[in-house]
Amino acid sequence: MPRVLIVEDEPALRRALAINLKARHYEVDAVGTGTDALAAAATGELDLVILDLGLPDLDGVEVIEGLRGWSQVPIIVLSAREAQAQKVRALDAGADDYVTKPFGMDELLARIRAALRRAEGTEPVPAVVATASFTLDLAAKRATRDGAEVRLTPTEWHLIEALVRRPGTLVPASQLLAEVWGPAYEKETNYLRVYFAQLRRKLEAVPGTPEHFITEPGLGYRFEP
Amino acid sequence: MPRVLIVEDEPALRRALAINLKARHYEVDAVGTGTDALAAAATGELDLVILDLGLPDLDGVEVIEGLRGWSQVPIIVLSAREAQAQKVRALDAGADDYVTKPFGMDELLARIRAALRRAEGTEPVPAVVATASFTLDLAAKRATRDGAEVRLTPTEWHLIEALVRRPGTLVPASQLLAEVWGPAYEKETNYLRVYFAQLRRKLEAVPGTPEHFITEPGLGYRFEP
DNA sequence: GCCCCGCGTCAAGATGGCGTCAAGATCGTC
DNA sequence: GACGATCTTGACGCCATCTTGACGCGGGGC
Repeated sequence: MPRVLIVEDEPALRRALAINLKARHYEVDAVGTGTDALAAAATGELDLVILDLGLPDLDGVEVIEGLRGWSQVPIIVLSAREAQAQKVRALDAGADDYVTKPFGMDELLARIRAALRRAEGTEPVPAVVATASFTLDLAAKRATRDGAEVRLTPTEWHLIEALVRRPGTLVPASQLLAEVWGPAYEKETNYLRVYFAQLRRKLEAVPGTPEHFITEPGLGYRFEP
Repeated sequence: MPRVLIVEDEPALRRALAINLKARHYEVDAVGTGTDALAAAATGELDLVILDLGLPDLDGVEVIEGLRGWSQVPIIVLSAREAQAQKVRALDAGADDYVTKPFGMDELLARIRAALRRAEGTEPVPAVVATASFTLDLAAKRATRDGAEVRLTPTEWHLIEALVRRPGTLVPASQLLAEVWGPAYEKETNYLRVYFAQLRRKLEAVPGTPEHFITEPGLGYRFEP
């Protein structure tokens, strides 16, 4: 479910927003100051920010600019002020939408859906992994070796994703098994042997001496870009 | 300069909007009915649509749905109505923003800038898709194969739109089902089997060995241009 | 030098997804 | 109210994939 950060200094409204969003199964963080908002945005993976302009510490536009310095996350601004100039400044600073208090919760939820829908199409990260002998497009599910298309099965993709997410890092066998087959399969290391053999046969230049899918005996496996 | 289509039945407001936008150096088209709006959108390359909901011929939501069937162009809705339900319907139908009359021209211009700024990154999806054996006009809902017209049912169009939006990219079966039949149908993969069989029979040169509607077993489907 | 455990390899059986077809159910139209 | 088109639902055979077991190899410990 999408993660939403609520930035609202008034406790009553903050709680009301959080409850309403949680009831729609969003994951909700809520803070009361602009400083906390920037800190929360810096640590977590956010899908949307709901930002009240009337904050005690920072001007709302500063918060927007602080976020836009490094993030494309959609921002919906709330404000009690009717001032046109305020709206224009917020929108030009990088806000996606502007809702004037008092607002209907239905409308806000609809605007949240609209903002999330727009954001979901734009995939800034192509999620492509390339090595000397093959390339992997995790998003499009395409694999090529020496320019030729290679077919991978669903389990092979799942295993590759679990491993490639941490390039150069050793991933314990139990963790791979838990992620791909489920926690109940943590001891079935023979699955890994079978599937890594298939992956090496399909992707490695010399399957006998793998250069990218490395076995660390007794520990796990490592992907070397 | 960005091309903007104004859809507004009241001549005075239509003129006022057109003059203001032209003064900001936008390229402006202006029409007074929903039918003209869809026709204008189908022919030209548009960057933004400003849509009044109170049109004489079509319901505003129908216009939004008609556009969203094949185009990702940003839509800003204007409306005199304060009704929450109206806003929610328009936004969920695919509108990007909703401005209530009376509005300040500064605010509208700021929202236009915000919508265009967002759309900047996303490349447009062509309304006409052509392959070696068939062509699809998503805007006009026309399909031809070897020059002859082919009839597609509404569900077939809906499925094609969901798939063709990401050419060459794998689209998960659950996503196609959620988009065409609704989130409750994510497990009904037999629908996809039936409808892809129909599409291949109607469009592929050799339905038995499809070249454009590719099944990735266990994952989903892929459109290959 | 021998034994044992973990890894790679292979192949056969089980499984589940896919394509196909056709019969109802439903919707829209005249 | 009847007709046609479209959508839904179920059944069936086939095949890629997954699972499972057996075997050989090699390195480390005794």
